[in-house]
This record gives sequence, structure tokens and C-alpha cells, in this order.
Amino acid sequence: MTVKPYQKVTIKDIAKMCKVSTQTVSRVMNKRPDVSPETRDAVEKAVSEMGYQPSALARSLVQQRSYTLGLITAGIKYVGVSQTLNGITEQSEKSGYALLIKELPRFDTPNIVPVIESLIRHQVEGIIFAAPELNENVKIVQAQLPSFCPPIIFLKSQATPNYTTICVDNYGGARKVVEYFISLGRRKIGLVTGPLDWLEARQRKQGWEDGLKSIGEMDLEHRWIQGNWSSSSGESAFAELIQKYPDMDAVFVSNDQMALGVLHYTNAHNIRVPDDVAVIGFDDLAEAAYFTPSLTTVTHPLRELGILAVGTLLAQIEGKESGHAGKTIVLKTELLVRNSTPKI
Amino acid sequence: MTVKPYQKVTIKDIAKMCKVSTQTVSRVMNKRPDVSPETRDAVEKAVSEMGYQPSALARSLVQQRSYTLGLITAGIKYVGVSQTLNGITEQSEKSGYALLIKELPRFDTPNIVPVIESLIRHQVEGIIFAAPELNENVKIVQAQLPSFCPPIIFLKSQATPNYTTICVDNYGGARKVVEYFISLGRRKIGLVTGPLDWLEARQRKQGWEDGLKSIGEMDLEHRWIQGNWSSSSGESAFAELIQKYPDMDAVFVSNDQMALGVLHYTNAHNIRVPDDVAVIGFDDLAEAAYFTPSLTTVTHPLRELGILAVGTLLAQIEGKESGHAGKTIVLKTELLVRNSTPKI
DNA sequence: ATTTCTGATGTTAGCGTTCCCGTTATCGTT
DNA sequence: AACGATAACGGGAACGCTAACATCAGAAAT
Repeated sequence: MTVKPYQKVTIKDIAKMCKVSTQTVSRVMNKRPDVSPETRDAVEKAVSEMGYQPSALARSLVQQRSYTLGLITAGIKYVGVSQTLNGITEQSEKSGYALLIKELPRFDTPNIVPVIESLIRHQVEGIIFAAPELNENVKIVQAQLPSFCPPIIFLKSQATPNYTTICVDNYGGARKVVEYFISLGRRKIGLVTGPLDWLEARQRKQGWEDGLKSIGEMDLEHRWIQGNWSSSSGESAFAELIQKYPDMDAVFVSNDQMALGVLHYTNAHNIRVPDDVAVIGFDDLAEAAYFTPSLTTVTHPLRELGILAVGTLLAQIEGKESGHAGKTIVLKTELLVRNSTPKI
Repeated sequence: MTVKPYQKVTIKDIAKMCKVSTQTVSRVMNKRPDVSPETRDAVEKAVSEMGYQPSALARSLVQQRSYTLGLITAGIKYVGVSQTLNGITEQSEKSGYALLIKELPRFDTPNIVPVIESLIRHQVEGIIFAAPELNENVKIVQAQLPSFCPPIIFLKSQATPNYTTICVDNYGGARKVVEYFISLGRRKIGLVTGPLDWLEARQRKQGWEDGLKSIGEMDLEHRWIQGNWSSSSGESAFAELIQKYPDMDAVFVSNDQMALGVLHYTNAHNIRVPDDVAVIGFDDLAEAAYFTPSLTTVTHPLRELGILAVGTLLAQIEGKESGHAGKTIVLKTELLVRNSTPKI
């Protein structure tokens, strides 16, 4: 039907073909009103025949707007992260923004500035920092931010006055867990925590700690142990914990993967769950409902976190005034009761 | 120390500041040899003082190269997909390419062409199509591909003569499963398959079928049932299957999530695994080793799939000659024996 | 008949780079 | 002394597009 152009076709080709100026073609492409119907039809016909696609690059350059967002992640292969990513892609697509993605090679990648600079070179209009906060990484990033930097939002980070932060109420979720255990009459509550260089692990631990202290349980040192989020670490951590805290009648495990490790241990050692030890996890993996026994856990809206991140970022970009007021949004968690805790 | 420029700083600013031409600044930025050391130092100093970042957009425009890859996915929140994504981000970063990501709203998104066009507008130099093949979606995409389209690679798709395809040996993996069951003396092998509009589900089913037929088991209609990849569907599918095929002494479950559902059922109904029924899954989820009992399953190198995809694509981009020769790469799978199958 | 408006189009310039070519100064060679 | 080679740098043009203004016809208003 039409000659397949090897060379990419540009606005000039269309203009020449229709004997109009490039400006007119531009007007048609941008659906502006002041083009006569006949010209519009002719141009549209040429466009579809030639398969013309306007260059977003050239457009961005001249308009000084890229309609592109930058995303910095780490650990995409973990469910939590990828759920957030899902929300982010969905919402940015919906808003007509492209998404440039960077994954840090490690959670504790030392120098993140080059990554941000790379995004800036690509003229992103906003940045979502969705890598978990551990050690001082977020503080370091904030301190080293280039002088000219587009709006940036931090996910799952400590609230700071100058930057917008969106996170999940880890502390509150953990307190809910402890309170639920107490309501079941369990007070000898152990903890398998995630690595304490992670902010989220610290927040969850703090919730557990404060929950126990609020009922007068003050001596907690021998009641917790650290894992590294993996099932394997959960299993061995629990093995150690039950040894140094044999009275334990309940355990809060800081994520579901480690909780699975715990259940693997209890199943293998004839420890009855929930009769001997009740178990509550955190995250609500899709699989958690099918663990043996099914796992009581804390859900958090990770996909919504991503959606909200994009929404908030775009609000900052498009309505410059609200600027980097540095607001903080905390999303609620919810306890999901299943069979690893006793029926009431 | 330095005035924070509100306006973005361009190559001209640096040039003016150093009293050299933009050309010279460009030479410094691109580390070209013909600049005197003094000039180079002066420019570099100005660059770092002003926080100048060359615009990748302008550079792409003039060089007619964007150093950007496009990725089309679906179902990022599922582990398999996100593992591949991990490999893709890693390798494209390593190769100095940026990555533009698009997630299809649904697995069976009807019209994918606009997504591809959007990538083309952004001048991506290559496209990785990493959404699963189901129904005829990949064929439709191939048929509707715009006339001017950069190199494109299909992941996990049916091999076709004209396009490069990289996939995992689902068929071979499934055959290995059946052969292993047979080596254990189990011949009454059931199947919980994934949805058969998915190519991967069909391939795994075919492996199971051919494996059984090779030992003379021809009548298979009552031996399989379809799930939808979820644990819940796995559980109910198995419940139905054991009813219509009570002799079954082994079951191949097409992914680990459904296998978890199966184990949930057997645990609840005092069906002994592996004594009464041996179970093998597919995927090797991180959690599978901690199921009760730990799950024998098939691993496939999804991260490597991503890495390989980028490598192959870049080879096509950079060495134009090998062009879209349409080669096909099939990655090996491996059986991982754990406790849901009997010890030998 | 003149002015004013409006709708449809074209012209020019410029977004921030790099490419191609040209210009100068310096130096060694014959 | 004249020549060419080389090193260091600058001037324009171009990439593909759109913003801003300019133009021009014809309709409407005076």
C-alpha cells in the first residue's frame, strides 16, 4: 500500500507531502482547533499512511517539559516492592507520564547521587525514591541532592520536614499485633525482627516494644532476635528464640517470609500453632492464607502507596505553589486474622 | 559557596563562564582528547560548581541515538515477572542504557499497539516484550507492528521465524517432572494446569501429556484440571481432581502457588505427601523450600532471561548486520528435589 | 467603502546539544 | 625562510519540534 520508509519520517515529510507548513502538521498532531477540516483530514491521512510518530524528544526539548517521571528502586524481585511498582506504573500511565526506572544494585548501594543525576540528565520532572531506608541512606541522599533537582518523594522513609514522604504505619501495625495477642490472653510475646539497619524493621520492633511496655512488660532483651527477612533466617531465628525464651506463647514475626520459616520449624518440631505459640506475620503475601496453618498477618496497601506517590508527585509538579512543603502521609495497616492465632 | 541557579544551567552558561565556545565544553564533557589541560580543568570546575548536567534529550536529538530501551510487561507484582525485570534493569544499567517501562493494565490487554507507539515516540532503540503470551496476543502484536519499529525481542513466547524469542523450556521441565515421578514408581500422575490460554501453561501440560504417553498411558482426560495460577484455585482444583481421579499417586502442579494450595488441602484432609500423593510444582518460589512439606519443584533462570534479553537486544542494535535474524533461545530448567516427593 | 474581526495558514526563532569544517598559533623540518 | 603538520579551539548548521508572531483572505460591522 505505501512505501515502507527506512528513514524515520518526520514532521517535515508530512508537511511536504501535504504541501502545508510543519506548523500546520504540528497543530493537527496536537489537536488544536484552528485547522480547516480538509487540511486536518489530509494531514491525518498522510500521518497514518506514513506511520508518522512525533518525536517526544524534540517536543520535550522545545517545550521544556518531558512528561517523564524517574523511579529509583531496589529489590524489585521482592513482592512488596513490585506491588508498589505496579501502582506507580499504573498511575503514571494513567496520567500520561512516561516512567524511567533505575534499580539500585543493592539495598545499601553507597552512592546514589549518580543515579539521580542520570535521571536529571533525562529531564525527568519528578523523582520517586522507592528504595527502602536503611542505615542513613536517605539522609545521605537528601544531603547530597544536586542544587537543581526536580520534586522528589520518598517512600517508606522517616518523615523529614523538608521532603514529602509517604509510608505505611509499621509502628501502628506492630502495636495492633501486640494488642491482639494480649486480647487473646497471651503476654509472653517474642519477636523475630528484620535487620535493624532497615527503618521498617526498627519501626515494627518499636511497636512491639511499646506495646509490651504499656502492659508493664519491661524486660524484653531476651525476647527478640534478628533475622534477615528470608524464610531460612526466620526458621533459625525462631529456633534460637524458643531456646532462650521457652515460656513464649506468641511471636510477632516482622514479615511473612520469616513467619513461613517459623511455621516450618514448628511443624517439624511438634510445636502446636496456635495452641503452644501463636504466630502473626507482616505483609500479607498472597500465599500467607495457604500456609500451614494459614497465617494471621498485617496487610498494608502497597499498591495504593505507589498510586498515591505518583498522584502527590504530579500535584507538586503541576501546581508549583504547594511546592516541596514536605508533607507526610502515613497509610493504615490492618490485622488479618487467620489460623495461626487462636479463635476467640 | 555558589549561587544556586533557579534556571537550569546549560552548556552555554558553562561556555560563557569559561570564556570558551560551547563546542569546547562539549569536548570536555565527552572526554575528547583535543582540549588543553588548563581549559579542561577550568571547564570541569565550572561544571561541578554550577551542577551542570548535559541534557540527554538534546544529545539524543542531535545524535539520533537515545540510548534508551523500552520494556513492555504485565503483572509486575508476580514474582516471576519481577525477577526477569530485575535482570533487565541490571543489564541495561550496566550497558549504559536507560529503561522506559510500560505495564499493561491486564494480561489480556487487547490493543498493545498504542503502547509500542508510545515507546517509538520516545525513540527507544529496542523493545523487550516481556508480557506473557496468551490467546493470540503476541501474534496480533507482530502483525500490527508499525512499519518503522526498532528491534524487538519477545520473552516467553512461541518461537517464530521472523522475531527473536527467548524463553524457558517449559515443555522439557514438565517432562522432567513426569520422568522423575516414573523413576519413583509413580505412574498415576495427575495435573493441575494453569489457564490454557497461557502459552506457558499449554507447554507444561504438553510435557506432562507426552511424558505419560511415552509410557503408554493414553487416556488422560480425567487426570487433569485447570486452575488460574492462584493458591486458592490450586486448592479447589486439587479437591476436584482427587475426586475424579482417586487412584492418583502423584500430581504435577503447574506453578508453586497452586502447589501451595494443593498442600493446604492435603494437610487439611490427612492426605499424606509424599506417601499418598507426591507433589511437584513449577517456578521455585523463594518460599517453596519452607512449605509443609518442602516442595519439589522446577527452577527456571528468570533473572538470566532478563539479562540475556538485554544482551541479545543490544547486539541487534549495535551490530545492525545480525539484524532481526529471528533466532530463538531456550533456557534450561532444573528439577529441585525436596520433601514433597519420596526419598529414593 | 472602509474598517474590524476571525479563521486558516506560514515564517522565524529557538530549545540544548553535537557534527563538520575552518581558523589560528606553535613547532619541527628542509 | 618557507613549508606542512599538529594541537586547540570556534562558527555555523542541524536534529525535530513548537511558541510567538506575521500574513492574508474573506466575512461582518460600521
